[in-house]
Amino acid sequence: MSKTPQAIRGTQDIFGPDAEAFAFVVETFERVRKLYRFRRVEMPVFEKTEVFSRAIGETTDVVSKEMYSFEDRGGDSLTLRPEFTAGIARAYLSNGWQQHAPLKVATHGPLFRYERPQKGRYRQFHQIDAEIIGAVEPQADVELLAMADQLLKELGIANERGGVTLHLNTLGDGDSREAWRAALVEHFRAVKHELSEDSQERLEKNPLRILDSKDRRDQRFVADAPKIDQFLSDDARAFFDAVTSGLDAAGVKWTRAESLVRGLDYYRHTAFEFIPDEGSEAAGKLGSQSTILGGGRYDGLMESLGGAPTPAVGWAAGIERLAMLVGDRIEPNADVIVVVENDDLIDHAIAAIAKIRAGGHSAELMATGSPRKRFDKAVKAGADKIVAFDMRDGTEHVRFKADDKATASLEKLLG
RNA sequence: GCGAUCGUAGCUCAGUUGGUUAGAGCGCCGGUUUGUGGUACCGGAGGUCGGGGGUUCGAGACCCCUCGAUCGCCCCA
Repeated sequence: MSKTPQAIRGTQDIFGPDAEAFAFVVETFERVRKLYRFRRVEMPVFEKTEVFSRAIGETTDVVSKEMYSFEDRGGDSLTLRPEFTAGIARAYLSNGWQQHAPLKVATHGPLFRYERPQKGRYRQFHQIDAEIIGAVEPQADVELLAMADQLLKELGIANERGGVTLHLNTLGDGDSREAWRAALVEHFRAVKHELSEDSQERLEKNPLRILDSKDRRDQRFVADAPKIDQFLSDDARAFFDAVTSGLDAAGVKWTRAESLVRGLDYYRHTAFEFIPDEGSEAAGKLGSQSTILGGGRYDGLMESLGGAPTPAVGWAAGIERLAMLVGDRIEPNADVIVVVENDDLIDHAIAAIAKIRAGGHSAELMATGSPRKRFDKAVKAGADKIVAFDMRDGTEHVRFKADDKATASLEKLLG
């Protein structure tokens, strides 16, 4: 044990039904993203550290204590991407993708965050991601959310009766958000010493987060805390109303979550999370990592990277979490298994399986172990069709286990 | 980063208050049986009991450290 290397903490080797579930999530995402005409993009896995620190915010937990940062041989500080949005924004600016605005893009791949591993939480994890860049209209938010909603339905995680619900909030525009934030600080500062230790710290760094604290001591003061609605400008309110009426028109069910905030600094206006319903099977499977898809509008992000003000909205979802919810997917059986019951006929079998595969059928060769047990192994493996090569009375004997029609077509294929 | 539980063959687990050569089922390999079939029986390989140190005449069982997993907190997807 001490001699063989172990996998890095928080990384995983995915195999079998888990790998099938993972692939199912990605394939479904690819299909749905095309339905909504999102274009595929690929991003580097690492960027200059400043891409993330400037975009996400120095004080956020992600930047301040969860990034895999290192100096390369040229002395530059680089970071393994902890999320997609910052890198996509950087690509948008450095490649002049403004010419394609409004631009709908989608991607998926590994992300890295130095966190304590837990169920549904890994140090290398994978997300699917969708963004609409350069669209000020609330219709962009609606389209993006409609895609998320359809994806979850096609994965079988959500259905018409529920299972997963869209929790929706608005953080208002920059000014609304700042005014709300100031009011919250004032509200909570008055009772600072009655708050949890965590929240006393959050008061200075990230007061919005106090709102979704799970600590009872905090929740007493959350109920009568100032609401964002009191600080919303007319424009911000009109924007949110347009989003909600658009969602209703699109048939996307949602619920208002006044205390939903997001952890990253760049969010404005729409913020949302898809969360399994309380007590549902999905909620049980996920444990405390309950958000399966989250995102929002980030109209301020491009400026933080030195670009022109550019409205944008996007979401990401954890593939591992989605895979847990779709359940084990069985690996498909081979269409045909070719059994070699006499080793003298191995080349005949190889010739046959080559023809079968060239004909577009998946096929497995069963030619190891005790010859007498190979047929049983093929039956056990669960193939629809079996072709067995054996010697009978000194001559080659080919047997088919399949219905008449399949046998006929196999015989034709093998000539 | 904090707290709790756990870690025995490829997999699922058993191993009594610490006491002789560490077990079972499944899987794998081989043999016999059956012979249009997922049968039955027999045999075999495979473990320095996550790793390191300690207590003891003696440790898989107790103590310490370490690594990892799981469950909360935190954070987030």
